[in-house]
Amino acid sequence: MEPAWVDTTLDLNINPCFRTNKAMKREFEGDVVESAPVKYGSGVLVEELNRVSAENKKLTKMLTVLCEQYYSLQHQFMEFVNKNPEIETAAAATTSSPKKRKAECEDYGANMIGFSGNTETSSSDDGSPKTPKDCIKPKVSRVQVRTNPSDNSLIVRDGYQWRKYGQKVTRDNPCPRAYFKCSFAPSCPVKKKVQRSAEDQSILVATYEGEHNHHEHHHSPAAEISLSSNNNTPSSNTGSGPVSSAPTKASAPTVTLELLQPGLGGDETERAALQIDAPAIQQILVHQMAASLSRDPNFTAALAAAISGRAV
DNA sequence: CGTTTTTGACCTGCGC
DNA sequence: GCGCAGGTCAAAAACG
Repeated sequence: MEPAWVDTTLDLNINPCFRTNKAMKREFEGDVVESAPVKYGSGVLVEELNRVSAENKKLTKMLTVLCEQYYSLQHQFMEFVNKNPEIETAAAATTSSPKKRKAECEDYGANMIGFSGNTETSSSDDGSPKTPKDCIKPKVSRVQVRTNPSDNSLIVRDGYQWRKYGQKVTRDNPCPRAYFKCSFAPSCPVKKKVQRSAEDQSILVATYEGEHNHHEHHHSPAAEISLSSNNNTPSSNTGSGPVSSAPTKASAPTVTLELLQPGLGGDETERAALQIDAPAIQQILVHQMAASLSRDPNFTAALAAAISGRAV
């Protein structure tokens, strides 16, 4: 028995990195109606539609702010790197063992590419010790997910369907690394590598390569990645969060997110903290916003009903 | 029976 | 050129 009222409120909790949006968030939360089951009525639905539209506008604003701040930070970082070119090489040196291979080059290069707004101009144009063209690869992002230590699976729920095609034990980590391809679209070039952190085996490190050429599908119990808000969970992972000790590249900015996995545990929503490289945030935001809207069939049905009701 | 996972073999690129 | 290590393939097994 489902309530007749369609809950169209979005559980976005967006606010990981911009603290200036408290007012906006308050306004946003103020709009959330404690819904009670009521009968459908065209007026109610129209009102609901208006409310959702307003919500959508606010979300757009929030996204715009986020993007502006992202580009601002990006700009600052690039300036900083340009002024201190040694940082670039130092960062690479601190994160790679003497015999790091192409993968590390990809990671670092991709982070830089991603951080420069996905422009194909490599991080260092001239006089780079490495040949930039060798490091230009599809967009790479890294996600760290804290999981139950007793859970041995190398599964990172991110809303997409993956097919495992290989597993390998790497030299610098006793835990095996699993290789996944996107199985939703055969032509989808995205690959994912998942490996437990050598230092903290409760942390899964997922490396995504490439971008999906299709929309997120909604069949699997996708994890709902939502950006943690400042006041949502008082003891959330800020500062001394569970993954703060996770190794991150010195020059690769990371933002702590929370991964909601409603399908796990069952009793209470498990919150697995994750760190995600900044270049992936924008894409994830867009995906999650769209997914949140389209995931609920009740919402789409009610929306269609409201529109048709208005048209008639 | 179709799909997914496992796993050993093979391929490829890099450092020496 | 050789060896090593990461990445991929593909047949068999497992699973629903």
